[in-house]
Amino acid sequence: MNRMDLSGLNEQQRKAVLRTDGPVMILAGAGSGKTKTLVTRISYLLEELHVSPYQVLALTFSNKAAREMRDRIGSMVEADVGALQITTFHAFCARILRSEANYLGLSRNFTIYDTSEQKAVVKAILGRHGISTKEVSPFEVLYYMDDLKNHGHYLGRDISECDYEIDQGDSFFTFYQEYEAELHKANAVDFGSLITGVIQLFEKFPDVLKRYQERFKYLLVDEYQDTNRAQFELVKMLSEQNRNVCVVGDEDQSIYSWRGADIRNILDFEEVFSDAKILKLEQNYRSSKNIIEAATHVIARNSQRKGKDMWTNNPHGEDIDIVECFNDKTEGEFVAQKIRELSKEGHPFKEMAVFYRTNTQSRLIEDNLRKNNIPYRVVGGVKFYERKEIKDLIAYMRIVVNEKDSLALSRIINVPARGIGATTLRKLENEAVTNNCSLWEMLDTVVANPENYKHIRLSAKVKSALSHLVTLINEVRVSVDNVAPSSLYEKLLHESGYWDFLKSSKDYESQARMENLEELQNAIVQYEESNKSPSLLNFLETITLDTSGEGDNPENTGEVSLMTIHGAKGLEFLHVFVTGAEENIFPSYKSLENGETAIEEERRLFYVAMTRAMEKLYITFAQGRMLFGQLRFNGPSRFLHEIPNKYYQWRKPNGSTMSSGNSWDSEDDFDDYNQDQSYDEGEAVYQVASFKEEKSAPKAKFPKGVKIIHSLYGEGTVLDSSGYGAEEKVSIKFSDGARKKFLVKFAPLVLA
DNA sequence: TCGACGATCGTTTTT
DNA sequence: CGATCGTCGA
Repeated sequence: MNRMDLSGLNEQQRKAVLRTDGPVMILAGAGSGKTKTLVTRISYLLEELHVSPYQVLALTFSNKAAREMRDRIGSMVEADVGALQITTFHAFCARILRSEANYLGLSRNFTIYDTSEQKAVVKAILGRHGISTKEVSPFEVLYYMDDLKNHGHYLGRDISECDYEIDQGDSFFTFYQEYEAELHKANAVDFGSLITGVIQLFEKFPDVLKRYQERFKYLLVDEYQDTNRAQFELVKMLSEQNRNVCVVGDEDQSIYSWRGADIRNILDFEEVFSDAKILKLEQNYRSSKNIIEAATHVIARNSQRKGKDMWTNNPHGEDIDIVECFNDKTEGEFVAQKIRELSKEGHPFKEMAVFYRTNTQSRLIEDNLRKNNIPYRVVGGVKFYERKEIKDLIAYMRIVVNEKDSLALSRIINVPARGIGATTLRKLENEAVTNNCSLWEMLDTVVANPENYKHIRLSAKVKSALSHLVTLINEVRVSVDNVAPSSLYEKLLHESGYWDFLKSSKDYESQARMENLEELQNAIVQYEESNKSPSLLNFLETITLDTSGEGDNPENTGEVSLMTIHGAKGLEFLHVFVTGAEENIFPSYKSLENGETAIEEERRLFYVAMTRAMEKLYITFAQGRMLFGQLRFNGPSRFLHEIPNKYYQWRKPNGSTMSSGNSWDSEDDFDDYNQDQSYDEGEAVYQVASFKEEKSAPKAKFPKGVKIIHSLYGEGTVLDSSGYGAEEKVSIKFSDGARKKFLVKFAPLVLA
């Protein structure tokens, strides 16, 4: 038996593999071979230390990461990879909760509620309190509860135990309590409670915890910078006995703090795990020297970091292109045109990616790619499982599996329309409350003994419709263990009348819905084929916890990838376009309101974007951009100024290189920023100083009385106007009362 | 019960 | 600009 070959690793990576005992934190910079190191470490445990796969637990955040890790280990070792626990935090917790459900008074067929279902529950609770969604947004309540759970709180937990300040007199706390009661009644759990539920379980039942502590001798956590406090606590609990915990992360790539990721987990690791060893992977294997150095300069501005010195042996490479476009359309045109050029030079499309800060930005890019016949795919656009018809059918399946899931039942009780409207539903719900039973039980008994429920006064038509539905659900339910999920699905789809309902309406939308429902059928079949013991319950769990497995994106068949920067984490491309590098976009206007911490996160996001590129990085921005239906002049992103001059060329779309600096350096320059720029094309509405108009129509662009928008001062009205063309001058009164005079030629003005 | 129409309001989203 | 949502009216 030859010893494992570690010669492919650098010294730091090797240390990270060999330091198997005791707590380790590996700070792995972008492109530093993090996954390779983790994978080798696990293989080493199995092959050299003969650790049983059963004793290794690796926690990730995405199913994608888990799959990749499993596959790579599988190709390295002979041990049974199937026994390795490589899963997401949530799937891991769901598994524990199902097998230990009785401890917490759950039954193991509990449903997992996603955000939209959470919202529905909150809405109902607010309604019960007579609070309109205008007074209190359900999302506020959701956010509040999420925050509590992210910090490890569960109802009944000793508050002092919890890393959070809680005001139990707060009305939101009351909503929280009612929400939890509601979920418990529905035998349901939300994403946050999957984690806190396990914490609760471990805290209340030390022997259960002990069982898991003894089982998992080696614990690994990937993307550690994204863990929240609750997950941190879980890691602490699980590793308390063996203390063989290895976390891998990069504080510079922490971009999910808005979802509860807590950078303290990294910054305080050594305090909590006193004998922790810290290893840094600082050599980058991905990007050119130029890109790495530029990115390093940008991220160095952050204060919230441990600090790494990234370096690379890769060649210097080309300068970054910072491309100044006239407007958002021109930006799209530039990207498409450049991609064509690259393609002509022989670069495959799949080596290229376009990033943007917000999903809405993809639209224009897509338009331009389509016009140029460039194949592309949008990663993570509209979610398949969030479509109405899919949610409807999932609700059917849910009520089959978990009869207490009243939310699911109320969703489909009148879908397709059976004449059971809000009033009837209300009656049934009230009756269920007085009888202290679930909505389903109520339905079931009403249908079985209608004579006992004359007081609800249901019409014959309604009764028959209800009876039909109850029969269907019951029929499916009895066969749930003996019949393939796909057949159950088919029965529900057709006998509920859903399919015929869609079929009868001939419009385009229904057509698309039917196709989606067929796709869902395919997904179930696929699930059955790839699973040893498929069940409807397990399928439902899979799709709520793993939304990526949509089956609809066959791997890179030679398309350009389009995605948000969040979606780009962990990926790499030869050629990267970072678009919309403007103030208010990137950094987002929201982050600008939220102070330095928020800006630092945006900067990390920018850093992530830059470090995806291997060979060539284009960063584009538009002088003017349509935003919320208005043309805005945002100015280039502050992050562009944080890249030292020597790493980039500042260009215009036609390819000419501008002076190394630029005219946007300070806000004071805004009034004349486009002094020496001319554009051969562009719609009149975008023309700030229109020389064409000067020749053809010698009249004022902003005559007295018109409403305008100034990129800096906002909306205003023209009080006075003189001259035209290059000579046009205006005096403007802004909505805040301020009056200012401008030379139109130099002012960022547009008609409102 | 359902549709049509206006008011509103706009990040990011591994689970 | 556009999607989403709530309120009306038939």
